[in-house]
Amino acid sequence: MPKKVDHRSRRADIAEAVWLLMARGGIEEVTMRRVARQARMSLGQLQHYFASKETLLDHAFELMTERVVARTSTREDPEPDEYPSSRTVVRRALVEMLPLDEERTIDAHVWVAFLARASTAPELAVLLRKIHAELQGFIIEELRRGQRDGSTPVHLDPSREARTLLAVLDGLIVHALIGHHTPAEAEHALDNHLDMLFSDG
Amino acid sequence: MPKKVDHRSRRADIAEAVWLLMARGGIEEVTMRRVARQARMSLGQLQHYFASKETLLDHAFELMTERVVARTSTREDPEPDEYPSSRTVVRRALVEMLPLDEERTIDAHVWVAFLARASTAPELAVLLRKIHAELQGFIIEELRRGQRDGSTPVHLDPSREARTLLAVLDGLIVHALIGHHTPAEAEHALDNHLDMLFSDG
Amino acid sequence: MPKKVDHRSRRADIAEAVWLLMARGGIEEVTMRRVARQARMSLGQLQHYFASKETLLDHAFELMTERVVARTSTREDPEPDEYPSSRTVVRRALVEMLPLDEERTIDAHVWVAFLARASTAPELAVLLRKIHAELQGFIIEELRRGQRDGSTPVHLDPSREARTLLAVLDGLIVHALIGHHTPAEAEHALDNHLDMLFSDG
Amino acid sequence: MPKKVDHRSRRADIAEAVWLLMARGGIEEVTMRRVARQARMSLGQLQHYFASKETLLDHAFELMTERVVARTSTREDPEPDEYPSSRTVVRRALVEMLPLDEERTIDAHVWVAFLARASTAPELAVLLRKIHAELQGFIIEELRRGQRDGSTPVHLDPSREARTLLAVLDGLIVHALIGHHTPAEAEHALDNHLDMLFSDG
DNA sequence: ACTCACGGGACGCCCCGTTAGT
DNA sequence: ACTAACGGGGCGTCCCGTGAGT
Repeated sequence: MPKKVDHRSRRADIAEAVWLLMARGGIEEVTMRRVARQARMSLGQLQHYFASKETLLDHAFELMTERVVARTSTREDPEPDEYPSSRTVVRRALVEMLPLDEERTIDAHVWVAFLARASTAPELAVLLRKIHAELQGFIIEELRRGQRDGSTPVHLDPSREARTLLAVLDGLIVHALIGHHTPAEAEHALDNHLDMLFSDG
Repeated sequence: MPKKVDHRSRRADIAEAVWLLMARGGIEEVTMRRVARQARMSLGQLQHYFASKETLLDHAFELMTERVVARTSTREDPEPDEYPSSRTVVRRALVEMLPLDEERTIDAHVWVAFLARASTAPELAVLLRKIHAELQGFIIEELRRGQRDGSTPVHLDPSREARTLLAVLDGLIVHALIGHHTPAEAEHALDNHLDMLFSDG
Repeated sequence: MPKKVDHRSRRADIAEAVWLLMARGGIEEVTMRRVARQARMSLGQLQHYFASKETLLDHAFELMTERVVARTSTREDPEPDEYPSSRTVVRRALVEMLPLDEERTIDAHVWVAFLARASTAPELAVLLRKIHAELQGFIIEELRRGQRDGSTPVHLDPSREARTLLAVLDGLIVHALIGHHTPAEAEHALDNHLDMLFSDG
Repeated sequence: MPKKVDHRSRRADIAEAVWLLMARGGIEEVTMRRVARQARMSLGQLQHYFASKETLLDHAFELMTERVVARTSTREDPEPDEYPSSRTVVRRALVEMLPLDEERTIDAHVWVAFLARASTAPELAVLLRKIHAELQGFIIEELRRGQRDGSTPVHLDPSREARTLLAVLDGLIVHALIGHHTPAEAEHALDNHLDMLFSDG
């Protein structure tokens, strides 16, 4: 009779250990042994849950994105409109990726590490493109809604603007982590850019 | 004096080998042995020129930035105005960082690798901040010139816009490498964004 | 639990391999790879038992001293008195360090290697001082006993004589290994010196 | 026309650099590059004077022994008798090997390093045996003189006593370096031992 | 479900000695 | 007399993944 363990939560613990290591020193600091130590388990145990480093990293990334999405809907909103504007909806999603607090800083580090990795790892690039496509689709939708209700200038091309917006976002994330500006400044810059896309606020 | 060797050009060759490896598989694929093999020399010889991996990477990065800058001034301009507009000057510099051809693609890979690394390596972050500050200063200057000659809206804050512009640039670079869009689309997005900063073009 | 392996005996085997190498060529001939080969195991396996060369050397030294001590009590005595004289007790201990047979020659080599190393390695010196203090204490005790029962001249200072005796011992060991005299001559010289400390014998 | 350099003094400088390194970290810290740096010359220059590490070490050792001998005759004597006693003569020679000041401490380190090395290096052992034989011969001579003039007990075997005396000396040197006793205590122990060999003082 | 034992490969660094060249 | 360039080997360390075993 096997010991009763919650497989899922165990794997989540491990993912968290990976995040911390990545935030501290990037992907290259992530080794099976270090993850095991960080998660306070034996190497053997870790390998029971993740047969290879690859699957481990994949899972860590997946859980991180889920965590970001979860935050988008759970964070309490200062102005919880019943029918939030396009801008509000978009903003609410994007700020969850800026390193505005400890948790989000960790996520940002993980995100950046994977972005960089994807730039030379085709399989990972595929995954990221899927995520990107979803995000872009969501933004396009909102821009269209904005154009319909008059808050977004009609001469803008929703598709292109969505693309640029996401570029701004990722740029701001990296620059914040490097220290080119503070997270708060990144947030202001994002708002400033949103001003160009949505006239109301 | 012993065998005549051009130290500088040798180190440049090595740096190029590093670039190729980084473009192929990111920083983690860069090992002393691989660099030596790529540069067709012995490990001992490589270490004669670079005592440590750290100095090797530093040099590779430094030379890459120099190469980008050099391109900015040497690439023939389709419309070689004697007095190029602010927008032209800014654009000329920024497009040299987009992966629009093979050489620039390699540089972009190197750039992204170092960006990611800097997000967890404070010493490198310091260096990147310096570069960022210079670039930002240059853009601010041009925006001010644009405001003076009327091509740039006066209500824009040059400093903030410069910051955002650089974020857009880095975002576009990464996204192009990952394949979220083609380099050409990145270029269009950049032009599109420049449209907001300079009315002429 | 996994494959059943006697960790202790494994480590002892490894220590023995270290001894042999040290006897053959001193500490500088001891490398992880050579130890592994000598002990007929892979480098990986060796490092499973000793994570670093430092801990390996420490263990090899520790086991050697234990082995010397063990011999002191187990070697059969030609005249197994029920109440051995002070001289007998002291002699019995010290001759175990002279290179009088193959096993003791190996130990002597290990001992000398560590002595030399300790002369420039403070941490090791600390350890050796502890061992030295114990040995010296033991000899002082026996000299006092000798003085009580009349076999040791009362005008001698036990502490000082113990110190000198240990110096003689180490000197004889090194000189025997170098070949300044034979091990047998070293033994005679030791006896000769003991004559000055104990009148019976 | 070659630059005028004093070959001998150059080599002496190099030997001194070797001594310092050996005193700091034993033989294993001595590498061609480190010696070159310590002697403030290029590796190539060093190799011009000593083609191999082996010859370098040999020379360093040789010069060290010469230096010890030189000190024996040059150090001013508190009681410069015209006809010094045997004991005085012997003592004068031996104390030059004890680490009683900075210079002698360095020599002692070098000496101990070579002793240990000789215990596993036959060629070096040959050299040390020669030195040992000379020293022993000198002491035997003085012991015989002592016996003739009545200061040394006639029942002593000069040869054996000389051997033991040198063992005491080397033992005291090593123990002093390790810190089992202070150099001063080593000196006292030596005097104490000389008391047994020479009745006057 | 979990562990230890183990192999094998790589990595960054260091070092020594030779040689071509001034 | 002196130097830079270079080859090649070795070192200690680390790491990943497999599999026998409980």
